[in-house]
Amino acid sequence: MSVTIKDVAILANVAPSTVSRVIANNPRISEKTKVRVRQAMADLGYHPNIIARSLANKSTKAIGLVMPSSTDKVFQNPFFPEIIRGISGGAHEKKYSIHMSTGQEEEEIFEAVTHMVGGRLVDGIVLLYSRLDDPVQNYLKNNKFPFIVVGKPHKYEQQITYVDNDNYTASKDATEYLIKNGHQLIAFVGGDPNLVVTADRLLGYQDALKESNLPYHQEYVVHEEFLREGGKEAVNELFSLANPPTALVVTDDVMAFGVLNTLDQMGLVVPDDVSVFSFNNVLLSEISRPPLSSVDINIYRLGYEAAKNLIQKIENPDEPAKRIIIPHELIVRQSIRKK
Amino acid sequence: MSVTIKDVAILANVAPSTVSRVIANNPRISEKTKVRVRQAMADLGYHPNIIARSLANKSTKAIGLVMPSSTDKVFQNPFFPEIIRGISGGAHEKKYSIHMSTGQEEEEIFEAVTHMVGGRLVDGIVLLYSRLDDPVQNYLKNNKFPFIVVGKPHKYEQQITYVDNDNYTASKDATEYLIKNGHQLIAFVGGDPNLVVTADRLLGYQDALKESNLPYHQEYVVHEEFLREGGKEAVNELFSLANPPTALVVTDDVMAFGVLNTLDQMGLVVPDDVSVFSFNNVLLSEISRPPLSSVDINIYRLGYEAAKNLIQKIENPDEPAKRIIIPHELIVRQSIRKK
DNA sequence: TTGTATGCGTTATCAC
DNA sequence: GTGATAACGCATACAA
Repeated sequence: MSVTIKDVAILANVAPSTVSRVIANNPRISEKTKVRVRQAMADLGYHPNIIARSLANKSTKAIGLVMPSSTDKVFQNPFFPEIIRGISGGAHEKKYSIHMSTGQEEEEIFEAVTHMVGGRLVDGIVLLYSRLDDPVQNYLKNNKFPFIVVGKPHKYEQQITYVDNDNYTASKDATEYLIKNGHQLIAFVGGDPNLVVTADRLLGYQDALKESNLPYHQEYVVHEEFLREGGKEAVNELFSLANPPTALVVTDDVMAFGVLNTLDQMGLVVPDDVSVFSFNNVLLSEISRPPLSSVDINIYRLGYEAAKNLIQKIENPDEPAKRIIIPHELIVRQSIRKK
Repeated sequence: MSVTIKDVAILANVAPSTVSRVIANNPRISEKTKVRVRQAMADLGYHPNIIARSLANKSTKAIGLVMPSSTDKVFQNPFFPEIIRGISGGAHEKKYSIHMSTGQEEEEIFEAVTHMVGGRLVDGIVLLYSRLDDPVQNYLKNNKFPFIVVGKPHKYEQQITYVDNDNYTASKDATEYLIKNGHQLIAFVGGDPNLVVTADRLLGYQDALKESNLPYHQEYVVHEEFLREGGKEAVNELFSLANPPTALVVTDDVMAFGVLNTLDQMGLVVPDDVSVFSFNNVLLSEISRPPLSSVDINIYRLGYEAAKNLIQKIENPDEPAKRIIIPHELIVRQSIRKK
């Protein structure tokens, strides 16, 4: 059924090894035979068997994608499709293919990773999340298997290659923008406080206030889940304060979208009554009512660089750990009342 | 470095073939040696090399995912993450892994497919789109390679296995719901008219009108792109008619969201002035303002069944082509003014 | 019940 | 320049 290198060899009247060399475009093969062999390949509709090649090469030219557990929830966030798109782009350029991990529960994911790594299905791994004491991360580190994490690692920051934004500065920039536009009562609506992103962005917010000599109030900081209902409770809390904020820094567009809805229900008008600055700049922020000001963290490039640098590490194993910071940009839309 | 079946064999004092049989849990091996071999595997931290196994087996236990071209745009639609989630779930249950195609342009995609198929990287393929005269589909058909398409194939419907909704009935149901609630002037906002989904839904809409003896007006049917700006022009067209519609059937939530925004800008209130029924029931429809009535097409299950049935076909090659119809459900929310 | 030998389709190391 | 030949790690038909 399927045509192999041997069939080609017979038809072209050469040895299998010669065919292999032609495929690799080995310079030691004469043009004549190259032409002849290529013709034979075309005639037979030959395609190299990647599996066999991988076995001989001990390299699969594939990278593994590991999603956070509870992908069900997380996939609702447009962040993931977009970063996968970036990874796909980076991988494609280097002619690597992509293997996705399946599995929802934490244990299943770990299993999927050992399957990919131990089974030598992939040459490296992209971790799409960064958790405290992550067994997957430990496993990869212990096995010295090439991997890169998207986001800042909690531990061993110096020893792990990762791509991230400067979330501290990004948040500081956004907060300062609000301050410059006359806001003094600025609240912070963060996601899971155990996430490094949240912590980084909170710090940026705090420092922005500090540097502008604005007071920092504990009650102005609330944490909610990333998704849909997320904003609701946060907003309720904040606007039942004696001195409700006039502006909000929200760490995720989807959450900000929820905030927008809740404010609307409360009869508060954005941006007249309250201004909102959020993060990620996904499609949603553009088409929301009103369009959201959002920090563009360049998700695509985050993924693209992740793939690129992982592959670099795969092909150059003793390269030291790197840190890649993707620039951000403030995208100002109608959700902010300007001075 | 990496421990193989031979190392285990030596440690356990058996032949490599015995180890192989233990892995496969071959009943002809005595419990004693099984235990001993398993112990050796554990001691050495053995993990089977999937690549080698695939080569010997001529089966990779992996399925390939092929996205439509211009994934950049398409990935903005929450439909894709969700269906991938379903596929992932179905594959996981059968212990299959997932290989993603990279590449954006049509030609790159075709190349990626021949790479996966010819390179024997996967045992079967899920096509996440259905196009007219698709070279990929022809290639797979000609090579008799197992594949399944999500959506209805344009040609050879009888010979190709696919999962789809009953889009005709779904659209008819939605339209009838509007009619039952007193709407007589109902417009249809469709996506790309070359897509079979669009055609099916248009037909359902038309027949619903017909069966209720409502007139069908050509001007009430507009087609727009699936994304963001999508709704705008459509709505402008419709509401500059002499007799503007009081209800809209929109074939995609994201587009409906755009419609909502445009209506808002025009000062039209949903549902008081105009009612909207859309499709897909993605998160967006739930959190929009007002929440959208949407036909839940059960995207997850679409993906789940795609994976399940593809794998069934892989493991049972001469099974005839099947058609799997996923049930839909009308989810009524505030976007409809009821009688 | 277990071991031996061979093949899966390549690549790579020798030779010539 | 090109051709044998031995890996790569596993599965399996055939022996024993």
